[in-house]
Parts: sequence; structure tokens; C-alpha cells
Amino acid sequence: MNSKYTNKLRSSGMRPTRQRIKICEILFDREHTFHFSINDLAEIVKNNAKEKIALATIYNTVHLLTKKGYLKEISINSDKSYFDTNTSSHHHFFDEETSKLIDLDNEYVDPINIRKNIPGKKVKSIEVLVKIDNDNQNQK
Amino acid sequence: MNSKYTNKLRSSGMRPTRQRIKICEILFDREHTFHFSINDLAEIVKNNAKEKIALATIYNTVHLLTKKGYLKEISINSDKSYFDTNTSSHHHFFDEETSKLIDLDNEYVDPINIRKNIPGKKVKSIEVLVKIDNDNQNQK
DNA sequence: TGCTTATATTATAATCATTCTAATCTATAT
DNA sequence: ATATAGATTAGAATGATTATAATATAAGCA
Repeated sequence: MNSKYTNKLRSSGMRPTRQRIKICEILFDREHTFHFSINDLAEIVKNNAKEKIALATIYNTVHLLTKKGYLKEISINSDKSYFDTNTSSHHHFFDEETSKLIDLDNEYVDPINIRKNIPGKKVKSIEVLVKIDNDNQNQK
Repeated sequence: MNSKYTNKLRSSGMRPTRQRIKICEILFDREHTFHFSINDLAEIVKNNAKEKIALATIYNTVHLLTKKGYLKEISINSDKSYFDTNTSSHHHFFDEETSKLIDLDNEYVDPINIRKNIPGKKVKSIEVLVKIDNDNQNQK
């Protein structure tokens, strides 16, 4: 039961269980960053894992990984939560046609200067969402 | 049954019903723009209107007003939908402490240039979300 | 005006994502 | 090995939203 995620999990105070290791493998053994909803992940787990993982465990693990800084929650259309394996501060395209998110790295966007302050509050993050849609013909 | 909203509704192909007029009055008879969830609006209706309006009607009306361009849906934390009576393209602060949205007008943010294109797609909107939190002491 | 019909409203049930619960299991420290 | 704190599980509960199907109403027409 050893994996490259065993220590990663343990070092964040998460016991390295079979389920958590499997979920980490699905999420992080990838070349590119991965955007997903809980439902996406649950589907992959179902098709991919030898043994079943309860939906509640998937929720718990994703939320824990988010709290520990290995995932980032993305606020998009309000029907579902999306998560991103790219935890750096960065921007997104949101394709309205496919409802898919695409990373937009900081290098493509000049630094954004906000010339307004809210008293007693400090800025925690500044992120841009670019909504896109098909280019062709008429848009109803 | 005449109201300044009678024609506004009719000109958008919406029959000016008592319920719709009442909802318009609540939403648009205001000095400042108004951010709300369906639940916020339902509460105001309950305390404000002489006669009850069914929750389904509130949902239907808000969605119709959104489709007709009188309201704008805001994508924030994924638990609920928020709507905004300011339908122009503009930005927001999101106060993580209170979960409240604050308008951030374009004049406080320089134009944002995105140096990346997605083939076959055109940009529909570019909006910034600035997350803020209490300034004082320790966070966590 | 009154009638007809397309459209709205309503109460309630259904759905869907998410969270809770309480029983069972397991990683870890002794 | 054993005890126990922490994790997993199935299923129930919750809360927002949408669907349903019966009733009511606005608008067009005689």
C-alpha cells in the first residue's frame, strides 16, 4: 500500500487510505491540470477503480484536499462546484457552449490594478473570468 | 392595475400580471443596484406584498427578467444563485466573511487585455472577481 | 362587453447536489 | 497484538431548484 501519495497525504495530516490514494492518483497523475466536478470524479472512480468508493468519501476527500491546498475550488455557474488541480492564482475561460473551463495563465493577462478599497477589508485574490462562446454565425 | 412596469413588461412580451409588477417594484424601485438570491427576494415578497406569491412564480419571473436582460445572474460560491439589477458588464468584490457581493464599477479597473485566443470562440464578457476578507489580526 | 384561448400562477411533488448520521472499519501508536 | 482516533460506508436528510397538472387570468376577437 505504498504510493507516491502516501507521504504527501501523511505530511498534510491525512491518513493515507486506499480511497484517498486512488483519488490522488486519478487527480494528480496527469500531464495537464484538471478541472472537474464531483460528479466527473465519481464517474472516473466508478470506471477506474477496482473497488467502489462511497460518494461521501469522494466529497470528503476533495474538500480536504482543497483545504490542504492541493485543489482549488472554482466559482462558476451555480449549479455545481468545480475544482482545479492548478492551485496557483490564475484566470479562466468559461465556454458557455460546452460548460467547460479552460485555464488562462497569468502570463496572458496584465496585472490588474483595483483602484478602490473596502474599509477594513484586504484583498485575498483577483481573478478574471472570460466567458466565450462559438464564433460562427448567429447567436440566437 | 397600471404601473410604470406594465409597459416595460409588455414590451418584452411578458404579460403584466399582479405578481410580476410587484416583483418589478421590489427589484427596480431602488436608488442603488441590488444583489439578491431567490431566497432574499422571497423573504421581501413575504413581508411586503399584500398577497402571497408562489415560490415557483418568483423563480419563473426572475429567470424571465434575466432572459429579457433586466437582471444579470452572478456566478459566485456554488451554493445559491445570485442576481444583480445592474446588468452592465462590471466587476465584483466578494466578501468571504459575510458572503456578500459589492459592485466594482469599470471605472476602478483598467481595461483588461487577454493575450490568448481560443480558436473558433469569441469573447462574450470579461469580469473580475476580487475576493476580500477582514483585514485585522490573524486569519484562520 | 362577454367568450375563447394562450399564458400565468399555484400548491405540491420530484429532482439533484450536497451534507449528515450512526454503524462499521482501519491506520497508527503503544 | 490492541486500543483508539480517524475514515469509510450506505442510506437518510436537507435545501435549492424544477416539473406537474389543476386553476386562474390577460388579451384578442365576436
